[in-house]
Amino acid sequence: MASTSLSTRSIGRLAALTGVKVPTIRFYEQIGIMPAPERTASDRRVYDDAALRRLSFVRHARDLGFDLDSIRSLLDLADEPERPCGEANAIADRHLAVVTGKIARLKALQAELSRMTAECAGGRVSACKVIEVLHDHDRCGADHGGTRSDF
Amino acid sequence: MASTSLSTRSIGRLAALTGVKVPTIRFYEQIGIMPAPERTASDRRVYDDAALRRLSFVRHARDLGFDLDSIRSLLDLADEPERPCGEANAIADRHLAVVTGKIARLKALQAELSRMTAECAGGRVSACKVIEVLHDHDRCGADHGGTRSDF
DNA sequence: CTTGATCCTCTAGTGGCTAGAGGATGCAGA
DNA sequence: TCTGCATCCTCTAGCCACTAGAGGATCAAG
Repeated sequence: MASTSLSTRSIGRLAALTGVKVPTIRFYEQIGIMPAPERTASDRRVYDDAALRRLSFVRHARDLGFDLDSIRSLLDLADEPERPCGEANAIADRHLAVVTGKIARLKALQAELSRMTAECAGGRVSACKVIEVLHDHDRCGADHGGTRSDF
Repeated sequence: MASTSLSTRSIGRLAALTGVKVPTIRFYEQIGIMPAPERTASDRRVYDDAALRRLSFVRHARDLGFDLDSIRSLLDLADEPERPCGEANAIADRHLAVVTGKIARLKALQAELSRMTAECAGGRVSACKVIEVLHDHDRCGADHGGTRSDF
C-alpha cells in the first residue's frame, strides 16, 4: 500500500486538483454525495485526502456518464471491499447498455441529418429539403417512432 | 396544392394524432412554440389543421434532437417560403456536428465501460476492475479531460 | 492598508418536460 | 335521469445535474 499523506486543502484547491467546480462540490455536499467536511474557525471548508479520493472517484464516474444515483451505489460498494462486486458490474453493464442504445439512436439521427443537408440545393425555403423532411416525416428514412427520451 | 381539409379536434385528439402528450402541448403553448388556439364555450382548446401541421413539424424536429430554440427558428423559416434556406441548412449542419461529436464521445465511453466490465473477474469489491478504474483514472484508456457536458 | 482573490450562504434559473391537486365538463350506458 | 368515468381546465411543484448571481466575510500579497 502507498503511504497515506495527511495533507488538507481548501475547496478551491480541491476543485483545481479534481477538475470539479467549486459550486459543484458544495452541491455534492448538499445532496449527500460528499460528506460535510471540517471547517476552519472562519467557517471555511477543509478537505482531507479521503475527500480528495472520493471526489476523484465521483468525477471519473461522472466522466463515464454514470448518474449520481449510480455513483451513490458505487461509492457504497467502494467503501466495503469485502462485498462481492457483482453489483458494481451490474451497474456498469446497465450503463453500458444505455450508452450503446444512445449510440445507435444518434447514428440514425446522424444519417438522417446528413441526408437532409446533403440534398438541400440551397435555394428558397419552399424547396428546402431540411424543412420538407421536417414537415413530412414520410420522406424521412428511419422511423423514430416512440421514444425521444434523451440525447 | 393539395386540398386543405377544414376539420378541428380536441387537445387529446391532437395528442393522439401527433404522438405529443397533452401536457406537452399545453407547455408548448405556454412557451410560444404553439399559438394559443380557439376555445369552445366551455373553455376547451380547439385545434385546426394548421396547428396539426405545426405540431407535427415540432415533433419530427424534436425526434431529430433539435432543441426548442432551433425549432423556433426553423418554424419561422418554414412560415416564409420565399426566404433563402441557407439558415435552415446552417441549423441542421450545426446540429449534425453536435450529434457527430456526441457519437464520438459515447463510443469512447462504450469502449472504456466494456473494458471495465470485461476485465472484472467477479470476485470481491477489493479486486473489482470497475471500482479500480473509477478510483484510479490512470488505469483508464481514454482521456476524458475537460468537458462532461451532456450525454 | 489596500486590493483582489477566495470563501460563505442563499435563492433562482437552465431544458424539456412530467406529476399531481382540485375542480369542471362531456358522453355513454342503465 | 342518474351514474360514473374520461377528458378537460388551471396552477404549482418536481425532475437532473448543475450554473449564475446577490450580498457579504475573510485571506494573502504588495
